[in-house]
Amino acid sequence: MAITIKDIATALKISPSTVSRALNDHPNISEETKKVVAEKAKEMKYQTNFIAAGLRTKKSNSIGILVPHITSSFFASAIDGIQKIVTDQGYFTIICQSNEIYHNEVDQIKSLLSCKVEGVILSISSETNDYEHLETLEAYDTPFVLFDRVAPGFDMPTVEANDFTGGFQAVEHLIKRGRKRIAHLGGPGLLGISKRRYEGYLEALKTYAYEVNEDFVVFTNPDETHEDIIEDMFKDPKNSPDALFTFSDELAVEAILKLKKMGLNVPRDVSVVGFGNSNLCEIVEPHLTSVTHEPIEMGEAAAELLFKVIQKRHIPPHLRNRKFDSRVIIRDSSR
Amino acid sequence: MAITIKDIATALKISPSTVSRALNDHPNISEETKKVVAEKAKEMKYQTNFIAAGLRTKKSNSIGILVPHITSSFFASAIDGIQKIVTDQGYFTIICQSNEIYHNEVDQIKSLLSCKVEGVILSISSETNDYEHLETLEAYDTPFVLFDRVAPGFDMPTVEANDFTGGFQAVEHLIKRGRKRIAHLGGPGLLGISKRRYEGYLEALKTYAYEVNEDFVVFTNPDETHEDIIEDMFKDPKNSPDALFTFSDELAVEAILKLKKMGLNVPRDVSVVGFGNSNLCEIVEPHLTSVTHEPIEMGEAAAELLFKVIQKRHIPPHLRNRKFDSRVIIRDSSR
DNA sequence: CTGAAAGCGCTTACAG
DNA sequence: CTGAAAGCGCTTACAG
Repeated sequence: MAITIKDIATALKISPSTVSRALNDHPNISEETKKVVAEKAKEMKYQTNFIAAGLRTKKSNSIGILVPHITSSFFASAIDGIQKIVTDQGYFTIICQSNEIYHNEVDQIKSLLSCKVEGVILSISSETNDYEHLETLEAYDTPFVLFDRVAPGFDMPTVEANDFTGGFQAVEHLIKRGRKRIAHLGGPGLLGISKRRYEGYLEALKTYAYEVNEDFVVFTNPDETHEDIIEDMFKDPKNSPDALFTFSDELAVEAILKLKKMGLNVPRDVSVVGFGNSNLCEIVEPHLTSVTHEPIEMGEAAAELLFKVIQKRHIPPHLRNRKFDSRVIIRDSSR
Repeated sequence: MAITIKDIATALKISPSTVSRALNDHPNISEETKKVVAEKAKEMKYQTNFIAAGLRTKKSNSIGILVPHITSSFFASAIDGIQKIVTDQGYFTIICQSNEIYHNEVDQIKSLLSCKVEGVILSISSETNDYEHLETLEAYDTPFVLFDRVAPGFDMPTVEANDFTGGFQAVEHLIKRGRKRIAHLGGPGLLGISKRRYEGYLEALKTYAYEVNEDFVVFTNPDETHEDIIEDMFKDPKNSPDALFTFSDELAVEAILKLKKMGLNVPRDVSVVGFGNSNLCEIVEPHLTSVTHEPIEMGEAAAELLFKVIQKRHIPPHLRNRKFDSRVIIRDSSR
């Protein structure tokens, strides 16, 4: 059996209350008692039972993280950033994945609620189109922050990238390099981030008075390969694009590999710009130009924001909905 | 305030005991009562408080995972595999990272213990050389499974790769391709997996009566770049290796990029074989030959094994220390 | 089939 | 400065 406060109390012939207070460094306890208790606790290898303490104080010291998948390098790094802040605050994290499936997302929110987490950082799945689980969180007074993939049209704390300007900058870069026929391989159509990156693309074309060619835009689904789409888009040498802006680095890499297989030269025939500036950029050849997307900083910001909400601190409006600006990191794929 | 069993009880004018039993589908409760309670619970949006239930039943329904870092693709996928099994069992996971730092590892074990997890899946850091934290786990009767990076010389449940044969096969493959001067870029020297992959390398050389050249073996540290080491190893065209077996795909990719920068052709001048068979293999060019290392299957196996230990089921010896065999996936980097 | 009571391991208002 | 008592939200042996 594990050692409890009561065991220490009997061993020391004092009351459990005193042991508890001594362990928690309560001001009313004599230094002498604190010392004795601390020593005995160490000797008996006492470990606080957080579960019991949490039940009593109604503070679980835990926060939940719900992401589409932990294996994505963006989310893995984001979790890293979140954990840095959370651990500093003496909290621990319960990490769940939706695997891009809406009903998993709903279920996981329920179990996080049952675990009585004090807050949740949530990135919605690419299937999510209904947001009543967010209302459930609100109904249970559980603070949460939407992360990267936010829900549209709700007034909730958010941390996201400035996807619109990211898309704009990517395409502007291609335009300035003299590209004329710029295509876009988009993300899952339901996701706001896909829409905004696409809108950035459109806005750049508009700004530079480029024509929009509908055949040059395709939205994709996660967990699929897209060889056919790319083949289709580039099969006709006369009318095919001379540049491609993709929703993610993963898509850009797929595109580069496929284009090379088709005998096209990147960047001579086709310039490619990805999104994420992940470790893949310097592995694929040519090295991939990409829009920055800072997972660690964004994760830290989300955790900091969440703690502010939990502690009911005042949050100035510009910190309640944070947007991280991007820039284009130019590499060989668009030189 | 959250709804409790007591709230349902008063609303229904029955006792909390009955509500609890009805919710848990206790055999002694009438179907009628169960139905009424279930409806009321739903109507009131009742969510079981796992914390309280766990305190009472001494079952937290949680297991801890402690890995060096979640951002490594191997560990991220392993966690994916673990979670699949754990979620099926109605458990949740608390995931911690040591960041390859020993004292973090010790601290995290302590907080997992304080969270009263029912078991732990642990992969030790590359600094870990002292195993008393494992004895702490044992002292607290907390079952655990060592995963991939196991502690040497302890009789504990483990799930690991057959690193020795993996190293052997990689080098045998290079020998059979006619390579004569095979180098090894090893992992962190303290890790058993580094040693065993190296021993597999040595054994293959021995089996084929190759001479061992000490200059051709270097052990590396994580979180560093290794350009200098590679430069050093390959700077002298006459005496440098014509093949390289690396501890990981990440190292292999670094090596390939550096070798190309040095004007060497892979695989003509130098064949390269990695370890991990990760997604990088088909991104780098030439595509990387690599030894398989199945994170998802290994993660699932570790979780299944852990539950057997938790449930005190009989575990046949061959399942208590599982080794996953590897094979070499041949790609262009060694053709 | 249902209820009253005890208790999981803590914390804390109250009393001294 | 310390202790006895109550209670967080559950579950379950005991009684009926």
